[in-house]
Amino acid sequence: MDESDSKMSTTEKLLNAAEHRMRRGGYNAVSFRDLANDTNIKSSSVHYHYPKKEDLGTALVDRYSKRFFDTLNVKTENATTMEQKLKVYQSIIRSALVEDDAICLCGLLGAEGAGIPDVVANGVQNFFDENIKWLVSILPQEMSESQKSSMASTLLAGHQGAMMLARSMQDNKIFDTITNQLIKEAI
Amino acid sequence: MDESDSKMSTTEKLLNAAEHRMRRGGYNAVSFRDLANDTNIKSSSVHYHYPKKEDLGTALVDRYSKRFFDTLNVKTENATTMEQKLKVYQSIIRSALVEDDAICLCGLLGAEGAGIPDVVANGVQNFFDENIKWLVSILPQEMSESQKSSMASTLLAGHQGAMMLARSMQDNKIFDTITNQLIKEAI
DNA sequence: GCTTTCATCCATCTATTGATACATATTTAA
DNA sequence: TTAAATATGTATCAATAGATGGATGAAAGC
Repeated sequence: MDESDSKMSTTEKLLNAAEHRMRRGGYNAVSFRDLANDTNIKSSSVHYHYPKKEDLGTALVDRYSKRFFDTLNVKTENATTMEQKLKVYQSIIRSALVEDDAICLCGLLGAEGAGIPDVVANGVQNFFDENIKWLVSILPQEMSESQKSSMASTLLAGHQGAMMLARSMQDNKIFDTITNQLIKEAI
Repeated sequence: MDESDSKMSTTEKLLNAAEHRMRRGGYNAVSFRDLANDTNIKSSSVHYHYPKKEDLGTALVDRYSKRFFDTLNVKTENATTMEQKLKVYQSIIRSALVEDDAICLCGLLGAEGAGIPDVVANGVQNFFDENIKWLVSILPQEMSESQKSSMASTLLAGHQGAMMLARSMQDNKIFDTITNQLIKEAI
């Protein structure tokens, strides 16, 4: 998490710096020059690693997505009940908000929708697809497919909206309030 | 709604063009030159009406906010039950998504949070504050204040998240699915 | 040792950004 | 009618955007 760590590869440093900026201001809030300054190289060298900005964007979304689901899988390994799994889901997103002090990369890029390259938007869509699939997979078998599907979408939308609201209103407590409410209703 | 209408004032045309762009790509997706082209005037003339970009941004948020609550008040005039009022709330946001083919201006600006001027962010925060106040006001008196507060926040976050998801996944049906689910749970 | 690959830098390009000074119409009001 | 307010245009800035060509060094493989 420390961009000045000399043991970190340049691409790692670049992705960290880019994620930090993009999760705060969005796609257009990231410039090659800023990243160059952040990592103490020249902007042309940034282009060496990521020729076009959309290359950086897709790499960023891919890494974010992978990290999210890896963490999710690890932390739900010993969870048995749906409630336990939902609490893990909530806590991972919560730390993305509180510890990273930023919202979800895909939530922001998803909102910017028409303003970002198609390849990046596809990665975002894929992230949400997988979210819904995972949520559906943990919901009780007794529920119908359509019930599970709508419950999963609601949980996803609620968590994403809760992050956005917490940032807009500068009040992280509202994230807990909303997501607790959602989970309570889902159980 | 027609920016080429000659009866429209220049500021009206400017705000329409700016809203159209900003609700799709975000704050940084709007430039003075684009607006100048959209409205067939010069970019310096745009600066006459809105000296700084944040002036345009605040005017945009103010107008959006006012329009939203005006519509909400008019359309809930004859609504008696909470369910009826919630359905109106849902339908107004739905047409913002479907008819305007864009997400909520404040939802997008809220997500961009740290990347936009403070005055604009304040307007966004105010919009959400008023949303919660309105939602709290229509919830049943039997509920405790804290119950109402968390229910209102959940409804707001859910509707905002639902718009974002519908756009990201290019599927407006998911908006209906989510918001119907939310309203069902609230009743 | 020589060559190839990887990584970085230097210099630069074109396009666009928000913004300004100043001139010129057009409309309104005294 | 004239003066003031309103609105638009001309011309231009400095700053920043994404992107590229080619030189330079460092490391790896043969």
